[in-house]
Amino acid sequence: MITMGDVARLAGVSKMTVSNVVNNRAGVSDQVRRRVLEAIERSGYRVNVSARTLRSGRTGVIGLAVPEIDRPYFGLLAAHVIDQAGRQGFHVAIEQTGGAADGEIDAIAHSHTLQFDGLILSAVGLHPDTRPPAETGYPIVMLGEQDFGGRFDHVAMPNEDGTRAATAHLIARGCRRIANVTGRFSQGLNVVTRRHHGYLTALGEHGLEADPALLVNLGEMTMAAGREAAHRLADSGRAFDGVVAVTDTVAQGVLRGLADRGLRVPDDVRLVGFDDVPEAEYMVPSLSTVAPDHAWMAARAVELVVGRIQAPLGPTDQHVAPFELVIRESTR
Amino acid sequence: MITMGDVARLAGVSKMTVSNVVNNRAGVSDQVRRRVLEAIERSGYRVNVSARTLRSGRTGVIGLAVPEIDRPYFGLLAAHVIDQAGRQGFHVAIEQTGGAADGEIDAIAHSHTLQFDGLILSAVGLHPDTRPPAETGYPIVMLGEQDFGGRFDHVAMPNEDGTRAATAHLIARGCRRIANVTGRFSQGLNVVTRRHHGYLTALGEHGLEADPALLVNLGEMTMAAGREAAHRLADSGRAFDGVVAVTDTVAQGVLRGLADRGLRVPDDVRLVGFDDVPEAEYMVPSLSTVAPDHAWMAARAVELVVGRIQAPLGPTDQHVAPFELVIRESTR
DNA sequence: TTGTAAGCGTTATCAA
DNA sequence: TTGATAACGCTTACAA
Repeated sequence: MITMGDVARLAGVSKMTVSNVVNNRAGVSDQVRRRVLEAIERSGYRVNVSARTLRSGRTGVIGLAVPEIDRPYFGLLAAHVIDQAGRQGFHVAIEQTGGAADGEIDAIAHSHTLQFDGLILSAVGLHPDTRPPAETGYPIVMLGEQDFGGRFDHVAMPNEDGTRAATAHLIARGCRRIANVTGRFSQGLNVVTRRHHGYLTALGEHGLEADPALLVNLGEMTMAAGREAAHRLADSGRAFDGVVAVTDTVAQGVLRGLADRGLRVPDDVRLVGFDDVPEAEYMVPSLSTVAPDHAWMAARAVELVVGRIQAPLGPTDQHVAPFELVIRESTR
Repeated sequence: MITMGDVARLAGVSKMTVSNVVNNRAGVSDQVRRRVLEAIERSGYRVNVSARTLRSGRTGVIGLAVPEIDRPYFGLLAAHVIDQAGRQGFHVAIEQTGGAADGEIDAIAHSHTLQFDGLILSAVGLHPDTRPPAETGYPIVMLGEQDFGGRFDHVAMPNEDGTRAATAHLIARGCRRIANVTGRFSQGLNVVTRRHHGYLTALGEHGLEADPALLVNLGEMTMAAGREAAHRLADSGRAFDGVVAVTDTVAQGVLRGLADRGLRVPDDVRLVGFDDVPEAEYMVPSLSTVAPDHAWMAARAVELVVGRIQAPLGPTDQHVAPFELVIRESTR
């Protein structure tokens, strides 16, 4: 392994000068800088990140904890976060939490071990009252879903407004018996309750009553669960002409489940999702959905962690992503 | 920050004994071990990975370089790799290469900086003649696609056999004019040429001729490109009753493109993909596809890197993943 | 503008 | 079975 000492000897300077060149610090004459750069080139030297980290206390790595990286939405998110972090000179290590509170707490504890400089946590299972482990020593930014009442920096989804707009759109299209396929209600405000609330608000604003028979609470927010929800709705005998799904992934399952029962979208039932995953545009029929600005969210989250890494203190920041309602075939 | 020294003082032993306990090394009396563990618990001590790495030369991190983490197939792959690596006590850092040779070479060079213990590279753009940078100093395992003629450890897809089976299945279903929607042919053996070859082999084995008008070479293997391919086929006026798509992602685009032109699957055209991404089962109609054993591949790849990390030398290993042909609605 | 010295937290080595 | 000592490669603080 080639060290700074080797380069220093080769260039005929001290280790410190090499360090200054490597880190682009001022106060090195052009001539010496050139000589050092040449020695680096010639020797194929690369800094030893561990040594730098040990000494400086910074790793240059941001952790990103997501439930499962193979769900389209989190893949999308990760891609954006990796891009944005790269722009700021950080690398990203991904943790899979499994969406359980356990895994998410592990991620917080683990990042300690891994010595991230900061953690972006896309929490879904964590209880809203959770407090950050007192001595984490690095900033945590919450991304997307769960709301922790201002105790963390937070980049939130437009959960309520988005679902409200989606529901209002179904109503404008003539739907009157609109189902809501969503997750399990747990205490506190979270993605599920907020989106459900947006649905209720829209119904209320248009003088419609929510029929409890048209509410499906899923244990998991997966395609498989969405499919079953559609089966349950179709088999219940209750009339329905619209479905508001809590996520695009669930919506894809619903779409499939409706097809299983011979219900046509949008002729018999109109369907709207949430997230605008890349697949939405390619489903048959293509899926209308709430499209939060994912790049914006990732940029904001990275900006927040990086900001905190540089200046840890100060009041927490709360952002809500802008969104657009994308209208496709499923609500034509 | 709490260090080993702190724990040592707390437990009334030396740093070295703490180190031995932390690393589960033999030769520590039960009594002392218990005392140290308790001190660790009480103080909330966590090892400093940078210091350990600096001293031991190992980072405990495996790099995974994929084109884009938001494509379903790579998300699936990453999830498996993260799982498997975790089982062996490694963490995974994901690099996005963008599928360009540049990015892939960057990933190799970068992992140097990042000090991975090893790299799993899912290369698609890299030229088959590429040699590993001579002084990488850590093992590289190729996963999935490109073939490098035995110069790297390699876990390959059943590209040729899988596509051959898929094509034979279409023929058995009565298809006679089968299109192949695939990527751009570049020199050497790669995922595209191998899969195309499997298609040709199956046609030949059943006495069918390949019609060049039914071959579509896509610049990108995306949903958007698949959709356009379907448009081109439908608009060409050439009859076709089956499509072999190079990946499920492309197949999803084809499915969408056929729907755009009012062609029904499987009634007018039968369609088969490759990969068995989670979405395949939920498409409308659900997609028949070649299902390589992804968990097996990830396990093998991790096993290979970890093996090389422990014993760097010896002849390279070549594996081909087992597969299954999953028959769904798109070829009923 | 450049160099020297010390030490970050861990583990390998060897001695007790 | 346990402990003292010396690195690992780098950067902070300060001296020249």
